Amino acid sequence: MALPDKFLKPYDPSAVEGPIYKKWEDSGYFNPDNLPKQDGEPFSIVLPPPNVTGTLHMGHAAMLAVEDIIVRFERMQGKKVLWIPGTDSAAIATQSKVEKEMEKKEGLSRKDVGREGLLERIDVFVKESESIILNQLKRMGSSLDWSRYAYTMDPPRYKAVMEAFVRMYNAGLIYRGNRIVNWDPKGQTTISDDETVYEERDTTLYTFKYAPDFPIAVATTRPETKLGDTAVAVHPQDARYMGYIGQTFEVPFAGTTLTIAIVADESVDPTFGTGALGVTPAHSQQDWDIAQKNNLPLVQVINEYARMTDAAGPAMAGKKVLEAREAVVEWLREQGLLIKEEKIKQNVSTAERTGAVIEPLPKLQWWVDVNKPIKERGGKSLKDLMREAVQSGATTITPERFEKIYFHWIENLRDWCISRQIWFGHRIPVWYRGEELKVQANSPGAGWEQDPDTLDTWFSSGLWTFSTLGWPEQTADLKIYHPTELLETGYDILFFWVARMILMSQFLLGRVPFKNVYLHGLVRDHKGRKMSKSVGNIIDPLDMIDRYGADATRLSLIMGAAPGNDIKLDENRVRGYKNFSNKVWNIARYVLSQERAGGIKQDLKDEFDALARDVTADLRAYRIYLAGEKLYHYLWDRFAAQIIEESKGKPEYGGTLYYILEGALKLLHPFMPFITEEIWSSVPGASSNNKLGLIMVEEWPVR
RNA sequence: GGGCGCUUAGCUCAGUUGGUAGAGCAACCCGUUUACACCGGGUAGGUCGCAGGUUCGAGUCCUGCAGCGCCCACCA
Repeated sequence: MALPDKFLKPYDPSAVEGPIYKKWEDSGYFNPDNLPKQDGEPFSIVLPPPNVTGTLHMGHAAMLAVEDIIVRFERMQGKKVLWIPGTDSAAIATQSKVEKEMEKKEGLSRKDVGREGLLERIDVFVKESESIILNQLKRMGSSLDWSRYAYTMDPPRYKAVMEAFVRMYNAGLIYRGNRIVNWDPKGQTTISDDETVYEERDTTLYTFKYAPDFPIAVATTRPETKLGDTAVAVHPQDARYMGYIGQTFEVPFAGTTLTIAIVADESVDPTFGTGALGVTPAHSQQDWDIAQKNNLPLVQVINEYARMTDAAGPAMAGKKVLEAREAVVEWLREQGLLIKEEKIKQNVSTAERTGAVIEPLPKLQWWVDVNKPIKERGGKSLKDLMREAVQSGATTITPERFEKIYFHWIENLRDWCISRQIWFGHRIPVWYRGEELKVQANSPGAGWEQDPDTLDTWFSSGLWTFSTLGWPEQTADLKIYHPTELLETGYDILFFWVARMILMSQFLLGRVPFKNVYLHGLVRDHKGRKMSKSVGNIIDPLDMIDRYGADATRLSLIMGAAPGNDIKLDENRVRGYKNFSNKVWNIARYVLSQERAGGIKQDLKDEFDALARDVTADLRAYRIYLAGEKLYHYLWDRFAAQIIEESKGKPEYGGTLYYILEGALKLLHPFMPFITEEIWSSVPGASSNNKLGLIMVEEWPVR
């Protein structure tokens, strides 16, 4: 047997991966419409669209490895497999990145260039970033159907977003309301509850009285907000304070005058602190609720720039929040009103993107009502629809423990603030003319002004499983491929994305967006730290691919990685799987140097077939890490170390060796697509079901 | 404050429905007789966090405890 020259050298991934990906792409088989077998059942999955803010990291690589393994496995099972690629505009993240660069390089702010100017710059940035990302997706070997590529801001997706907003508005699920929002003073926009993150900080709790003759002391960590107090709330059964309920006091306070009503509210804990709560309706969610119930006036003393307003009085107006805090404390001290200062730890709400401390402010914004009964859905609310999707088993989550987390999140869910004061994103399809308001995608005509705000980026992401298939058009793709079979993503975006997709699909289509959710863990460094630029512990997937090959990189990210568990990655691990690649290469080298002679030994065939069934069952159940390990050990410890050794000098083993090699290459192909394709092209006499002889669409060894 | 997870060989972790403890990396010894030194052969290393319970039998199920981590939450 003449062994091809390439087998005389160790396996060199960098030489073969590019041409092989090209061969796959040219074959057209990434597109299910071109598959050799057209009567298979459909299998669809969307790629969680990477943000167009930068480049792919190891987390993306892990996601791509898992998804490509499943996709290739299903394709070889003869299914009509569709894996849709895409990218996400990531509104806030992208705009702030471009703004930062503009500021740094040109010294310009968004006000200098205006809305149109900024959007043009973002467009240029997005184009560049997009081409880098698409190239990276290909380098990983991802068998994505590029003919169906989608971007959250492209015209079909834009149209879907407008349609979704209008339908939800018409169903009464979207409303405009003045409420306390999470205001990000750095990003200059509102954000949703999920975009905030608590940080524990040391702070001081001040206990004080508003005035010497004021009967009740209260405590606060934010004395500057007390300039906006309009009431003191006490528990209705609290004997100490019952007598004051209903009274109103007018007191001078740090250069202004406060009017404080004493009100009763069940939510006040009489055992905490002084048992009384200074109510600041404009700057606290809880206080806002109390104010609503008791008809208290609202005094906004902090503005969007985290400075004091005129309502805070002439002494304080214009001061930064922290300056005002010191000034108020100083005043209290001077007046002898400060009773106690204690150091405490407090959870401060911060903006996930910018890190700024959230300033709760009352603002007129657009909201999604999650509790309102929906006529078209049998009186169920969005919350009900989200809960039902998983409770009924229509959608399952792997690992299962996340189902509990999901339900718990729904219980705590409040209305979703969807309007953002940034320019990049899907513009809210609402038009104003004087007091009139119209909700529609396009301008109703002259004299109408569109709402200046854009939508939360997760609003559009929520439509992803069906907007990518052509919705709201009733396309063939939508009929065939929705609901999608699987949604594979990191557990960190379960609420942001997975839950929002369920919400949107349940309401707009009346069905779940996917049957299974597979949540992978986060990729961390070898010490378990998050990879980040500032720590300098980032491992670049392209770097690993250059050095060890895409196949080795993929294996390092899925082996021993149970769903939902974080992966600790170090370079040694990738190197180890490079060695395995070479092992596979040499197995092939040896077998291909033998003649395909003699029959197939029954016991060895049975043993291999059992492995194949085992691996198949694991893949069906998404136990990818187990399937991979079994193949690894069979090939190295059993096939190479024992069967091949035993066969040496015995030509009658030839048929058996070929039988195992061919089967093993197929089983291994989803995990290591490049090397298996490369070897397959050199296996003489391998049967083929496609004119190009690609293993990628070969038939899986067992049913 | 509520919930969830983890704790198995020096390190990173498997262990799918309970049936005599596993892998990779690292360490040590030996080996270059033709698939592979990106290799082969071998050695050493664990009371499976602690304490109870169920069982003929528990790393695997139940209870309690400890340490670590994560998520959620309007305690001023």
